[in-house]
Amino acid sequence: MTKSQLDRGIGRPTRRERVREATLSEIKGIARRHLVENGTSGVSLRAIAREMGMTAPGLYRYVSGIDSLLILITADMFTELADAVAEADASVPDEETDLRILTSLRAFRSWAIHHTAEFATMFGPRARLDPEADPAPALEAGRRFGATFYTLFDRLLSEERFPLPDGDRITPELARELRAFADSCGFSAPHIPVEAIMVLSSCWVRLYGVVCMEVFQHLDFVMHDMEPLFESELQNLLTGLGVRYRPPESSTSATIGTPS
Amino acid sequence: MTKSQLDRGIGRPTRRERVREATLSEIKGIARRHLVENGTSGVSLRAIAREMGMTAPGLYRYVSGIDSLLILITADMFTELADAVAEADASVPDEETDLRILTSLRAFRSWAIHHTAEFATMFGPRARLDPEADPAPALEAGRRFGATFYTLFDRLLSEERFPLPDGDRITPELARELRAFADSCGFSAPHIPVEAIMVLSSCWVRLYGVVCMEVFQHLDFVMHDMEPLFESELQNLLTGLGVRYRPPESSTSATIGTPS
DNA sequence: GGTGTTTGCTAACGGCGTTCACTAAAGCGT
DNA sequence: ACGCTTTAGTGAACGCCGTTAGCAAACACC
Repeated sequence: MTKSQLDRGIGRPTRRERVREATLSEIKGIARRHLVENGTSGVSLRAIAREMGMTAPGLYRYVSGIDSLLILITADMFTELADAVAEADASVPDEETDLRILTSLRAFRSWAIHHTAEFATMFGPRARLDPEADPAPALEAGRRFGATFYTLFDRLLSEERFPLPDGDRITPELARELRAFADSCGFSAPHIPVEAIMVLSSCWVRLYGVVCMEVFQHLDFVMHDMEPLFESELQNLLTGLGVRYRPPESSTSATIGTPS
Repeated sequence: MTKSQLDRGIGRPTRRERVREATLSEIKGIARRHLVENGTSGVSLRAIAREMGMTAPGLYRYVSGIDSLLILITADMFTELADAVAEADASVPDEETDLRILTSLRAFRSWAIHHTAEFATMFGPRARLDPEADPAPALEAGRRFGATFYTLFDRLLSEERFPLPDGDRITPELARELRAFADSCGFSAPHIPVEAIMVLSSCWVRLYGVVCMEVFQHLDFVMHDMEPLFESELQNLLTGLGVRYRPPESSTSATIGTPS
């Protein structure tokens, strides 16, 4: 029996696969650091190779180009964000749905403002991607991230917290698309009306908007601390969903000595 | 009397200044086209120079580098967007405030989805800008763009269409920032309470969010036609402001033959 | 016509992604 | 232990990029 057969029998990756995997994650790690330090355009194969003590063409054994590398680390970042949100969610007792949602949404913002470079490549404009490069990995990871919120919303829905709007503006075609999306989330989708998915989308859009605005710093000339605006949006949003809002325990913008 | 003195006396720019201005706008025009066709990273001084029949270093007589060129065309795009919105606004009778607002916001979305590359550089993440480059021109143009909506909101406010929220979450520091912003808009700011600016910011964030989501195509796997979601957001948003919503006259997503 | 300014060029440096031909090593079967 | 195959990595090269420095022609002005 050969060694590779032996390894495969146990299901353990061969030595070759292990060291290869290690090199790949070293590449991704350095790329990630360069992304954080210098932005998307600061990620270059040559610089990564230089730092690893190799030459740029060698990296093509691991990555099919700079674009696919960016897609790879984008996928990693999505799962990382999903983990961060899931962890925050798990820190709250299971039955406290309202607080779980509140905590999860705040965790999303917190991760975003502490990882602005990552957030920008994940949720910013889809630029610098050849139509050649296949964004499938990032899309898949993004879908799993979306599922995080989807689960919470699903519970909210089953508890009938809020009235569903009438789907006047939902055309048959749109309804079909919404259905397809719900199915792709891998849930027991049939019981979910399309109007609910519309509501979920609307909420997601609002959360996305306020966080993007903060991360991309497009309201800097109006306000520097965006937390009040975020909390205000959160309050409106959750109230519309029938979720009880509670102000954050300790806010950085809390002013000591001026109790209102 | 010299020629330049003669020209300056009339207030007309000298020939030199004219041809220089023409060259600069040719540069910006080609850069703009490359931006639309290939995205931000597709704008290069060398390519522009090649197309103009010059060499790249020659462009440095007109532009201090690629970053400042991008800032210049960003400023142009902001004024262009502001003009588009203002034009739509002007197409509605002056006294019909509600319809003017509705039309202006729809014009904003329309411009965005028809100029996705421009929108991405204007409202996307602030990347690819050295701390060296001075973004003042773009910021100034952006401010003038913001003033467009600010005027409409100002009228809405003076008509007392909606109740102001209580500013529990507005810290003194934030209030000062909001004041500074209102002043910078060049309006008769003193009569505007900070709570109102908070409301305006919230509305802007929601509009920004839904349009960004559409332009950046981050909901593509959920729905392809975002107009229903946009209109739904618009309806919620305007209702909260006490503005009467009216569905668009002819929607691309309108389904003929299935009247509801 | 002489003078200073403006304009654009060439040459050059360093950095980038990517391809290709090639070597050295590691793994594998016998 | 020995060939054979697969893999990892190198060096050279091509063409792109931004940017700087030095230089020559065109121009405006007196």
